Amino acid sequence: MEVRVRYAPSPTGLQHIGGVRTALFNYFFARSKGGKFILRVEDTDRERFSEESLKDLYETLEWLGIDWDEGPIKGGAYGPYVQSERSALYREYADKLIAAGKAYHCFCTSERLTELREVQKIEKKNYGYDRHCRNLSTEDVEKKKSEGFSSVIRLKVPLEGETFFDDLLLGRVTRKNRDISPDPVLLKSDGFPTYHLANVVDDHLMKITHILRAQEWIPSGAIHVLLYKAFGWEPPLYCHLPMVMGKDGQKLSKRHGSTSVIDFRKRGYLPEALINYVTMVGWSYDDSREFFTKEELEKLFSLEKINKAPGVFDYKKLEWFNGQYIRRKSEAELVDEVIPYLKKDGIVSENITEREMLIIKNMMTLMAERLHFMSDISELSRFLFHDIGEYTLKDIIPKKMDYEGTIRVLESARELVEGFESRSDEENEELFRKKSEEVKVKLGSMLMPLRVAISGSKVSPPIFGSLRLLGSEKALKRIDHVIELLKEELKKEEENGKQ
RNA sequence: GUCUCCUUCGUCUAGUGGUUAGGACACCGGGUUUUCAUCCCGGCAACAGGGGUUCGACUCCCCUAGGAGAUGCCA
Repeated sequence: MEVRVRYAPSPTGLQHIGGVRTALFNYFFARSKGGKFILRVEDTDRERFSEESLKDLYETLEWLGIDWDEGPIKGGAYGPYVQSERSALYREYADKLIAAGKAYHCFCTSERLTELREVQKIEKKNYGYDRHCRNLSTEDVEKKKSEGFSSVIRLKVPLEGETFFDDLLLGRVTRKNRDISPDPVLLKSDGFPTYHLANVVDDHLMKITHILRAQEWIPSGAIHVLLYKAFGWEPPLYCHLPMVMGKDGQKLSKRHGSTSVIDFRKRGYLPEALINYVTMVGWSYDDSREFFTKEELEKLFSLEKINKAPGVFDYKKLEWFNGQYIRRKSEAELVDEVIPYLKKDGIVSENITEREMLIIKNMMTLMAERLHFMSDISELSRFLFHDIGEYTLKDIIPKKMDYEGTIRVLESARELVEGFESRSDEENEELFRKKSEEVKVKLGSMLMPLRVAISGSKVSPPIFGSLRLLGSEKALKRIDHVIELLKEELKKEEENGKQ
């Protein structure tokens, strides 16, 4: 039998790490089995639905390169794949349940329900609906309806017995029926179905064979099995995935840091790094291998290697993965990646000039190993494109040196910056070494003031490469400017000394 | 409160009765080096606790503890 799985997000917020992890597992499972991956939009919560979330869903999946075989936009034999377009269907199936005595109308107001819950909480009694309307007669229902009271449809959960499902990962999960949420709502008063009804009806109609979803759904599993039984259908196979947690062990959420994929994207994470890392929380291949391309995972993924225990999302490790993937890219690829960030941060012009392009192309070899995120590029390369705003004089002066010494060192270095480009890096290094010996300072003590003068910072890409990219003409101007500043400072100091 | 699930280094994990319990990130040291970074080498560090079963338990069973999730006209 062909494997058919689905990712069924609800467009009520931005796609987050947890959701994407579920999508990935489903996608990889389908691909590894030569089956179908279906996307279904569960937009039955009209209050929280947002167009932006829906857009984000599509963009995120596209960015990650997860394409669905059936689903919205694309279509398929079991559509529509957007639940709000299937409303009539759910009503029809809910009515069937009522006719069969497996569900009932409930007229309780949300005020009553809220009050009920509060009382239960205070009395520390078992929470849940008190089945107030469970035994309303047909006449009662008709009367209420004719009086204009709105109703919901609830599932009649059996009072006795137990319900179980055999989870592919967890084994048999059994619940006594009396422990199941008492009579969950299937059809809301606005006519839209709840998740329970919609997912069961759709999964059955769409011939879904396996349900891979997060473990937070385990408690609902029994409800769903009860629904399948009520309809006389065979439930699909379940596999409840371990949850993704924050550092404190709680369900990953915004307070742990960025959780929406779009945030990672903006920050300059590469999709391949995110895919690789996210898949590794909860799944492993063997005792050593941890780098996988999407294509490899499409072949290698297997349910057997999924871990049962929840996993903590480690931002540090993702960062490391990202650096690794950045360094695996070719210079040409990096150039393409980096340009949007440079434009966005105003480092280069919107219509990149020839000169800018030349620098970008030549700088990547210096930049690549210094990037953890693509967005790091702007701060790192700013000095190549723009003048330096302010110098921190303190940074220019090496340890154990004063203004005079630094000026002397810079003036010596300046001599070598002239004609710098016509010599090789090796030649230049040799010259700088000799020169520093002459001036009787360590090479580092000569290069640091030069570095600050040229880049404006104590931290920069290698100085020779930077000089070459910047051009000696500009470099000389910056050096002269710094020497000037130092001289002014020296003068002030002398005047203060005289007083 | 009740129910369900989970439990190997700080974190992600390998391990399926006999291993010096392996790897990766992080961290700490060292090396390369013109800063930073990269890279290389080394180190620290774990089977939650208690009972069984067994010649032998990280591995199987039970209990306890801890953690998490659910308990919505949200998914």
